[in-house]
Amino acid sequence: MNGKSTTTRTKLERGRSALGPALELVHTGRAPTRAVLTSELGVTRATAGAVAAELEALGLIRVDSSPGSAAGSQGRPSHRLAVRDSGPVALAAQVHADGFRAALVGLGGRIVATAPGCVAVMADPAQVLGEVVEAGAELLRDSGLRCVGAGLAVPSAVAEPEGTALNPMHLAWPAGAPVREIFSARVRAAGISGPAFTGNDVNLAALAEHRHGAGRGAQHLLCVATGHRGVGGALVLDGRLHSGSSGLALEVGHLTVNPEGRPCHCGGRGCLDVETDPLAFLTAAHREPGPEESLLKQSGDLLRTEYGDPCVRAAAEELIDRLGLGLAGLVNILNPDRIILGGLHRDLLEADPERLRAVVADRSLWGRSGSVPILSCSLDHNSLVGAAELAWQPVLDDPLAALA
Amino acid sequence: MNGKSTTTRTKLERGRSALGPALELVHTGRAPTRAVLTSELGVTRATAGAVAAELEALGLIRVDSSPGSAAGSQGRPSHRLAVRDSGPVALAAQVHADGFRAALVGLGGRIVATAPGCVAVMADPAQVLGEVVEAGAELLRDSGLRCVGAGLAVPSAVAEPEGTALNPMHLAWPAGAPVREIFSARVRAAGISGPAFTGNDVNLAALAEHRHGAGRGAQHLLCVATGHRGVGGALVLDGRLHSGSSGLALEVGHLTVNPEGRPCHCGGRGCLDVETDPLAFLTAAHREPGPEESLLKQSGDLLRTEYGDPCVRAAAEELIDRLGLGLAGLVNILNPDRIILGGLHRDLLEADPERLRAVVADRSLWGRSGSVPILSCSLDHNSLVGAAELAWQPVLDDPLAALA
DNA sequence: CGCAGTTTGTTCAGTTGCGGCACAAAGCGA
DNA sequence: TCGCTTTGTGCCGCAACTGAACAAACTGCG
Repeated sequence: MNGKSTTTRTKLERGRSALGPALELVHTGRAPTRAVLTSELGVTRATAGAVAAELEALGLIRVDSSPGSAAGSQGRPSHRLAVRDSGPVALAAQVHADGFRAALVGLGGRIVATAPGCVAVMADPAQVLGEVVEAGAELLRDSGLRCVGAGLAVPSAVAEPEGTALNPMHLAWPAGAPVREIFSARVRAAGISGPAFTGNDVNLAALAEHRHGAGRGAQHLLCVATGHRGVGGALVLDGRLHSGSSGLALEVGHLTVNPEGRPCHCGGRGCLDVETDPLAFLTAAHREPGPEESLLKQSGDLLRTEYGDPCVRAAAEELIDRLGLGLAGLVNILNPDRIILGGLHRDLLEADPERLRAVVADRSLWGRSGSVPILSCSLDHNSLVGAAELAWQPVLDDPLAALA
Repeated sequence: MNGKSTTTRTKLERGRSALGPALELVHTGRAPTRAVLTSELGVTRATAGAVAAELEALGLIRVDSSPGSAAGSQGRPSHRLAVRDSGPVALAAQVHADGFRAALVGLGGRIVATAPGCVAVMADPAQVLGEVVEAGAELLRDSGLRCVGAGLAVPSAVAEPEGTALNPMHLAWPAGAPVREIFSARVRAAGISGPAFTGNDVNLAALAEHRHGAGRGAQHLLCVATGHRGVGGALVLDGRLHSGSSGLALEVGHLTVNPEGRPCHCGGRGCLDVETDPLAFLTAAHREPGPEESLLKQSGDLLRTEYGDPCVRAAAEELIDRLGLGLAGLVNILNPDRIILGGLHRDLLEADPERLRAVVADRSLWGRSGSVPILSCSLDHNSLVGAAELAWQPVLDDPLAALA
């Protein structure tokens, strides 16, 4: 903070400084050829060539020098760049209300293998994480691929820097469970190489969508999504996740969207959480909610198959209006250039996109900031891919150091 | 965005890459000696010495090699670093409800000279900006100092990238006035060297406080302040102003803080804007509001001198509760690690700091994020200093290129 | 007062990432 | 087949930085 600090700072790394940015460009699909890589990096062709060769030597990318592989305009065709199929992978894990999922994810967000599963006693985080890591370790053994690290997505805010799950509502976990510590320990115990990371599932979904999905190219990406219960938010600024000073940013579930609404456990009334989640929708549509772990599917199916029913339609419009109010509030604070919706919010958007956009535009303060594009999530398993992004990040930052 | 872009990107500048960071460290007071500079930059003593010598040769900083200038611990005393007294300056300008102010600001946020003034016809932005630039040009001529550029602070959201003032409420300006264009033209016409910039006053105040005031060292700094009317907000992330994708982020005036509150021109009820500004305070305290341009002073004086009056105290507590609710909402979305208040909000904080902190902590979702430190602004003329920061930024980014 | 110990500034090779240039390679159009 | 255009590659040189050795300035101790 103040005055003399003896911390030895980020020593300006020697070694190709353009290596990380180059890998990130290939990883996110923004550098399909070496020529594009040259202009995007702002270096000479000589340097870009050397960088690409080095990434290929590291086994991360593939340079396709076969002639005729690139069509197009005049001039000599550029060699194509792509992530290597049998390159290293990250171990991604996700825990949700009704089980877990493990996967191996390569560069470019490519899912190489997945393994879903359930556990008997969901109330014990150590057991759940033990099983998901074991499933992941088995995938790794079967694949024989190198592992750069592991990432875990949990449906809860994750406090920084401790890595504790503050509100694992959908899980039967105790609040404050040290998920990062448990996950790291299990990963190490399973002999999986590389560091281990943990994050909130909506945050990680936003990160994945930004790099590989509907959020590509956005500078200020806002993501809002429901699970079976409750609402989560995330913000990606200039390609990096913004999770606040202690990981609690964008906990948007308790924005007030209906001053006369139903009371919320937070002490307020009409919070986004209780006004726009699947349970709220089913209640508004006068349907009997099924078991907790199927609320999301039940709501989505209802929206898609029975939108003609006046009761369903009225419920949808009520939720769209509430959601729009919440989004408008966020737009006035964050001024994003793109919004991505997931879960039931995605279904609501697709049921009546014009209505939602109109509400947001109407309640935003100044025209253009309210006409921000609102899109649906576009990736399968985006939280899982996002968890893998966490593990890939050190490699993207400095491939040489991370793979040494 | 997608695919091949022909834009020639940020060419990795040659020339000492550590020059900019080093200047920024001296500028923000984080490198009082060459030894600290060495560790903060993470370079060898040889490099730090060369960098400091080059900055001195550019006339930006002063290296005090006189013996005995540094007390302290063991070993050879380090040479002290300081910004040069008669170095270049930035021209800073501010327009507010009752006039304008021009100043010359050196590195380190040091105000070298100021000139306040008024204009007859405030309704014409071209005339106001013409006069403020003329006042600044006169200061420059009198000083004989080199000018690196000019910055302007206006009490309105400034849309990016056009640079138009969207809601100059306190001024009699037309909404959408092209302030950046006008200011740039006037600066060029006056023969003032360097680029010209324009920004919102609260944003610029936050930037100044982050670099030279109560916000030093904060990673996620939230700033909220009132002028005579209305409320503004700003966010500084990792040392850079976050103003959203079109400059409209943190327009927090229309957060709902009182569902049963008075109607607001935005269409809602009980907005922060109409519930916590000086006019709201005077009304709540049953005092006759004076002329528009003295509302802030009138409110502050009332708070400081008559806090014993039950009527004043009740009004203050009501506003503190409303402000706390608004801040808690922002804390839940942004999770800052420090909050700075200006204008009447600062006076409210100082009247009863415990009450405000308690409200924020109570309405924040998870303990620690709500116990964020809340401080008063600590700089005089922080918007003015912030405007100068805009003009200094190119020099801080690349001193050699900017001063060439 | 002198000497060890500590921290800082300076000088001088040596390394290296990268720009700049020239040339070769690979496609298109006439 | 001959330009024309665009891309890949080898070579040279610059300059920023590291590392190490040495000099300088101060404290503390005997």
